[in-house]
This record gives sequence, structure tokens and C-alpha cells, in this order.
Amino acid sequence: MRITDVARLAGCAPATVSRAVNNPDKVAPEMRSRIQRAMLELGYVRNHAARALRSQRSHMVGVLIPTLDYALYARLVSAAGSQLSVAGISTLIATFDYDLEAELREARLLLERGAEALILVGDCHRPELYGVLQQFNVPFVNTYTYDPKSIHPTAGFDNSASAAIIAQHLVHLGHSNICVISGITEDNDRTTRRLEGIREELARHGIPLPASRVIESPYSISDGKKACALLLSRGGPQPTAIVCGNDVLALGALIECSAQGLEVPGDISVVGFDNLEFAMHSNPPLTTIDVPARDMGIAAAEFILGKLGGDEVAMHNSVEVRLILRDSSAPPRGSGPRRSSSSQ
Amino acid sequence: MRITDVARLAGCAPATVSRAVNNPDKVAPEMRSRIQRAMLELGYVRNHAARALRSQRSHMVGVLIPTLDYALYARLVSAAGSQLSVAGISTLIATFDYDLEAELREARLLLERGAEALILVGDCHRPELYGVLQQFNVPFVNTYTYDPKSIHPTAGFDNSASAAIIAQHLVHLGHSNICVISGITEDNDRTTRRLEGIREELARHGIPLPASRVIESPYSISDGKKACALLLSRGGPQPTAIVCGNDVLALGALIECSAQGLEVPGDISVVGFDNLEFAMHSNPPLTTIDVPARDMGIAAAEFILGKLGGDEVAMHNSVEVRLILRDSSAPPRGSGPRRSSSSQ
DNA sequence: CGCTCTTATGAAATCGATTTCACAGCAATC
DNA sequence: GATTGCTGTGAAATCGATTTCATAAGAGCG
Repeated sequence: MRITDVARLAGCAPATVSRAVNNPDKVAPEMRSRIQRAMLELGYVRNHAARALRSQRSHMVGVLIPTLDYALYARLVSAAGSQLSVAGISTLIATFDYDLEAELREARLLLERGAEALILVGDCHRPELYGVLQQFNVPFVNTYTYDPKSIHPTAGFDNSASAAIIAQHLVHLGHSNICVISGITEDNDRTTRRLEGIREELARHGIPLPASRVIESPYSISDGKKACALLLSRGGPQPTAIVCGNDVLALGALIECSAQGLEVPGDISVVGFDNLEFAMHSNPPLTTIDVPARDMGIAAAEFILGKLGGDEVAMHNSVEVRLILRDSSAPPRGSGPRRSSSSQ
Repeated sequence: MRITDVARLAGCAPATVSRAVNNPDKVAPEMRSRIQRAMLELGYVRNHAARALRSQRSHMVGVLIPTLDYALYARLVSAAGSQLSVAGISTLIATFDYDLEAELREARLLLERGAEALILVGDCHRPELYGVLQQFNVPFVNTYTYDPKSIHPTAGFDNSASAAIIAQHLVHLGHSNICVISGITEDNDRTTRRLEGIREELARHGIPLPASRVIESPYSISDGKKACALLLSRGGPQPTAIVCGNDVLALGALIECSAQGLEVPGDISVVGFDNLEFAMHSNPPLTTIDVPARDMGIAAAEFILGKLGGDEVAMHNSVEVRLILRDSSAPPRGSGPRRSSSSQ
């Protein structure tokens, strides 16, 4: 089933068949339909390797994410994928499990496979990665971050500012006794910036955030519970609010609090980040920041498509994050509109 | 940076470089290291398209799933991907959003892209899909199902039997007034079989399952809530147990029940399917069936690798599902060890 | 020593679609 | 009527690694 077979049956040259497939309007309508018929009859499908080799275009882009096991990454991938697919581009997915060495390895593999562009997560990568990208002269974009001052293109949002928003929310409610359950910050600019954003916002209001009030934890409900338990067991005044690096940790915290007989938000406020599906259904529903992962995927794909098409495209694209107010946050006991004055 | 450049620098023929890369032991050690050095110096990476074209091996397999937005599919993909990647095989992922026409289209695309094998979900596909697969002579495996009688290879579990297990659990607890919130069964063998399994198990115990006691619903917490509300609002005796097609629906049902002031499991039992992470943390923790998605991905990958390697491999591979007993199921009020005799 | 057999390497053909270049045919223009 | 320009098509070169086939150099053996 080669192109020559189709050509023979249609009574033309292979070149014409190729044109009929790739540049239909360069072929006379009558000839075109003859070729169509021949292709159908033979069940012809073109050989992608040959096409890629000759045309130097693989029509594939690589997406390199920490893990598929986290809903928002999966959603980003899926949105980017469908956007790219309407442009006839397939998606090669690779994961690196938060290990930057693995990320570099996988990137090399993706490039060797012929990826014409790469969609990355975050702006914290091994320097060699940028080197390889440049060497291959392959466009790329850092998603999940937005930084107009960066020399690398970004598509996402400002993690620091977004985390500051939710910290500010708590401060405005009257909290000053605040703990943080952060994601692991090593080699991770998103978690690092979120923590920074919180720290700076609190500092702006003169609220300290000593190391004893911060825990880094992997992303799971159980880990969130553990981290919360640890925070609550530490000496000093009980915190009146906990900021969590994402909704999964927040759910864990919520569960731990109620296990310890603490009422949320009466005794303690808990806020998350990401606005996963369950956030609106938790008990109580979670105050959080909505992260439009789908939009990021689309923005990243559009950027890449523009670059590949040689268009002039904006280096930095931001998506809108929103503070979602729900019932897991409220003024601390004894301030603002108080709830019930009796305790224990 | 072609292979000829490396050859020139290493002072040998391109053929030798190729061998050094693909069959190192066919090349003298001294020559080999000379080539290694040359490759490093030039930063050579091989051209995958050329390799695929000449050798007729793309070193890629396609994975075709309904959506990445569901944790277990993402997990299956990720497990299969890492298993394949150690064999030097990349994964092409495509999604079809439960639309079998789209599945067929995407499969064609994957094949055109040179996928050497396909990992599918379920055994319900457009007949043409099997035709195309045969035409391309490409191995494939249906995951998420296990059926030793099928002529197509499977890697998964028996959905009908598994659903029967959890139905039986409820029957043994003494329930006879049972409702079902199923996933959408159209074009979906997994949901269809689960529903069948439940129906048959109940029938074995003489318990009817009229249409009024079954609702099909998309997979989301909100949809689960709605479905549950609808079931509870229907006339006739209140159900004492609800079987849900998956944990997401079950969580929705749980939430709706407590919103309506029904105590779970006191007033009503709710059971799920899949054992997602949150199932052990819900309130109350969810009785469910554990589905080892990761194992399925691995089994599927192993099968494909075996097939590609020309090995003799078992057509059908099963993974173990387990009933996970938690607190969301209990005997109905007034039977078995009763909880509290006062109601309301 | 001469013979066969293996091993390491090179030369050249090859995979299949694309693309450049050339050209024939026809229309438009002066 | 000749010239220019466009359109549709074909011939042949090409992309870069692999692979077959041939060959030279050793190794082993009687």
C-alpha cells in the first residue's frame, strides 16, 4: 500500500497523489476525485515516518509533566492535546515524577522522537534542558507559571500572587495565627513561589511565619492529615487558620481537624488551592483558588501552534485564577461576628 | 549531525555507527568507544523518522482511552507508559471521550502515526476497529475487562462478577430494597456488565430491580447527588441501599443522603466501585471494590511487549479486584444487629 | 602450511513520501 | 501572432538510518 500503488491505480504520478493529500487545491478536481477513489479502494494510509523524514516535520509535540496522577496535569495535557489535534498534531506524553534529571532524559527522548515543540511545567528545569532545546531549535513553553520578566515563554499564572490572595483573605478575616502545609518545594518553582507568596503577604501585615508553622508534604489526603496532626500537636498557641498548598492537602487537613473535634471554620479555617471537583462538596466546602488547567493547556497549545506556524505570538500568556469563597474559612473565634462564645 | 558525520569523525562507515548504536556487541570495543566519543563530541542524536522508515519499527505504541480526566484511566496509562518505556518504547496517547466513532478515527490516526500496537479500554468498539487492526496486523489488548472466552485478548477483570460481589455483600447484610446509580451504559461494556452483574446477583436472591430503581448518570459528584436525590424522591418504599457504578457517584450519593438527613449506613447503605483515594477518607468511609488500574496498565504493557517480541503470551490476563469493607454499608434498620431502635 | 570458519567492517541498496525542477498546455496581454 | 504567465502534472533527487551482501583479517585445526 504505497503511494506509488495509489498513483498507478489512479493513473498519475506519485507526486500528484502527494499533492492531492497535502495540497488538494493544487490538483485538478477531476484528478483529485480519481485519486480519492483509488486511495479508498486500496485502503491507503500514508506512512508517517517517510513523510516526517522527507518533510522534516513530525507533526508531533511533546508534553512533559511531573505525573498524570494529578487531575490538573491530566486536564492540562488533555486540553492541549485536543487543541493540537485539530491542527493535525499528535501529542507525545512523558512524565518525570518530579525528578528533574528524569525530566531532562525524557526531554531528550522526546526530541529524538522528533517532537517539534515541548510543553513543560514550571520554570525550574536543569539548565541543560534549555541548552538542548536551543540546540534543537525547538520552541517550548513553561506552563503553570506566568512571569512577564522571564526570558522563557510562559503560559499560566503567578503562583506567588495567587497564594498571596488567599493568605490575604485570611488576614482580612482577622487571622494572625496561621500555619502552612506546603507541597514539597525542592526543585519545584510552583510550590516554592506559593510559599513565598504566603510568607510575603503575611509579612506585609506584620505576621510572622516561623519554620515551626510550616510543613512540607507530598500530595495525598493521608499526608495532609498527617501534616495537619503534626502542626496541631506542636506547642504554642493553636493556629486559627491553615493554608494548604493544594486541595488534596486541604481535604486531609479538614478531615484531621474534624477527627480532633475541631470545628471548621469555627475553631479553625482551612483553605486550599486548585479548586478540584471535590472542593465544593467537602464538609465544609473548601475556600480555594480556582486554577483553570484546561485554559492553560489551550494557551500553551495556541502558543506552540503560533510558533510553529511562524506567527508573531506573545511570549507570556496568563490565565485567570479566582478566589473561591466557601465555608471552610471564617473569622477566628473572638473576632469579627462571633459565632458562639462558649467553647469546649 | 547525521550518522555520516559521526562516521567520518570516527573514521568508519555509517553502517558501523549504526551497529554501534543498535548492536553494540557486533562492534569491536575499541571502535565502539571511538564512535561513542565522536557521537558525544558532535552531540549526535539519531533521527527517529529515518530509523522507523528503514527498519519498519516505530518503537511507539498507542493507548486509546475514553478520557484522561478519570483518575484510573490516567493511572493505567501512566503505568503502561513506564513499563513500555523501559523497553525503549514511547507511548502515544489519544482520547475519544466515550464516542466510539471518535475512537475509530483516533485509532486510524495512531496507526498512521506508526503505532506498533494498541492498548484499548473495554471490548465494545466499532467493528471496523477490529478490521483496521487486522489489516495493519497490529497487536492490541482490551483492558478493563477480562473474558477468557473472548476471541480478543483482554487484560483486566470481570466487571459483571465484581459488581455481583458488592451486590451480594448488600444482600448478605439483609438488604432487599436496593437502588442502583449506574454509569451511562450506552456503548460501554464496563458499565453495562456491572449493571448486569448486579441485576443477576439480585435475581439469584429473588430481589427484583425494576427500571424505577436504576438511574444512569455521568461520572461526577454533582451528577451522583442529583441521581441520588431523584431515586429518593421516587414513590414506593425508601431504598435501604444504593449501589453506585463508581466512587465518584457514590460520594455524590453520600453527600446527598446526609443533606437529606439520612444517616449512612444507619438509614441507608451506599457502596461504590474503584477505590479511589478519597474513598477511605469520605464520611463515612466507602465500602467499594478496589480496581488495580496500575496492574492493568502493567499487564497490558507486558502483553504487548510479549507480542511484539514474538513470544508466546497468554491471551487473557486478569488482575485481582477486592471488596473493601468500610463503614458506608451495614445491615438495614430492623434486621441483623440493630443499631438504635428510635428513629427520627 | 593451507583450509575453513568466524568476526569486524564497508559499499551500496533501501524504506516511502515529499519536493524541486522542468515542461506542456492554455489563457491573457500587447 | 508572439510573448508572458499561470496551472497541472511528471521525473527524479532527496531525507537519514538500516540492512544486505561482500570482503578482508584472524582464529582454529588437521
